[in-house]
Amino acid sequence: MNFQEISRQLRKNGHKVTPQRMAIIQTVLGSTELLTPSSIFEKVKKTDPGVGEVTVYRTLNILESLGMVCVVHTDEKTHSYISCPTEHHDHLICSDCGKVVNFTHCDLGTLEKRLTAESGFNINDHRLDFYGRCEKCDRKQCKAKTPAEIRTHRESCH
Amino acid sequence: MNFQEISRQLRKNGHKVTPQRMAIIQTVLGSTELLTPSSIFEKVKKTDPGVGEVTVYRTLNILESLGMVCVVHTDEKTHSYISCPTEHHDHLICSDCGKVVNFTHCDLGTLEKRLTAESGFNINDHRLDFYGRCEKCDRKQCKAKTPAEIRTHRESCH
DNA sequence: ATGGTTGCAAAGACTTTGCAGGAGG
DNA sequence: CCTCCTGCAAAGTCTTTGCAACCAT
Repeated sequence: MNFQEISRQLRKNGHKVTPQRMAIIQTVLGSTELLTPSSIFEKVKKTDPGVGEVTVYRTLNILESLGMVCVVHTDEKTHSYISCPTEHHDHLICSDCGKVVNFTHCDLGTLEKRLTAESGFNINDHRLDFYGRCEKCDRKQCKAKTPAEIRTHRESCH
Repeated sequence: MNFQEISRQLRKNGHKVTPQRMAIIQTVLGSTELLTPSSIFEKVKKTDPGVGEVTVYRTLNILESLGMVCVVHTDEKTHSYISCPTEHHDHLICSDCGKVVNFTHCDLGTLEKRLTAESGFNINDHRLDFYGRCEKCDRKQCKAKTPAEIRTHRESCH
């Protein structure tokens, strides 16, 4: 999604186009890794030092309401965000570096039917996240285990 | 899991068996619904008014470390917990009343192989949550939509 | 012009920690 | 008895909100 499209999306929904907002949005949408509000703040600060952390939070809430990012659940305490395609998709998450690969065609129809029959639930959505190591990290055989270690490792990766 | 087994589990891992702990644990393990720390606190307070909220948090952390509960991710800000069987399983979550049904045999082997081949990831875990309405709530056609409404509805259900 | 935005500071929500008294093994 | 546990209060995190100045439209 380019500058033009983003601006249009924002205006269409009654949001103004400001430099801070665009800096944040382009950082988020241009990343293929899991991002936390504070990591986004750090990245944006490098190129646009005038942007405040509060604005990051506010912009993320807008992006979420527009469906332009997903919240990805991790074991950490902060929200993690990843830019997302508009159609349904699920995630493949690298537990070492935080890289996220989206995939479609999860093909859960059969399972969903079975569960509907067994449980009586009226299922309307799901969330499927695979965890593992991406090719690069798998080669490195990184041993980081705790959230703090993963965070440290993640910082040293990028 | 009964009183005996729980006590044994605790002692085996160097934790003492106290009335507060047991009250909390039996509340959590005896529930088939999503529970938040504060909802657990409210439940426990009815039968054991002497139990403090801090102890609920501390006990939940122990239960999590022993693998006796899972953290379930919802759109709310608080952690939600559900007692969990020891083997691998996934969840079916009612977005109205918070009821959780565990299921096994998710049968994602084929999908996992495909993704491994396509992405190069070394996958070692996944989390699959289905969302929908359970039979009972589906009949009620509850219209609650926001987290606050769902919370209110959930309280009125039980 | 004017209504949404921004950054700051402060408040809010949830969770963890320090401590002194108390209970389990 | 010694160690772990509890409840209280306080501190810590992360996130949201109030406000006056500011900027996009």
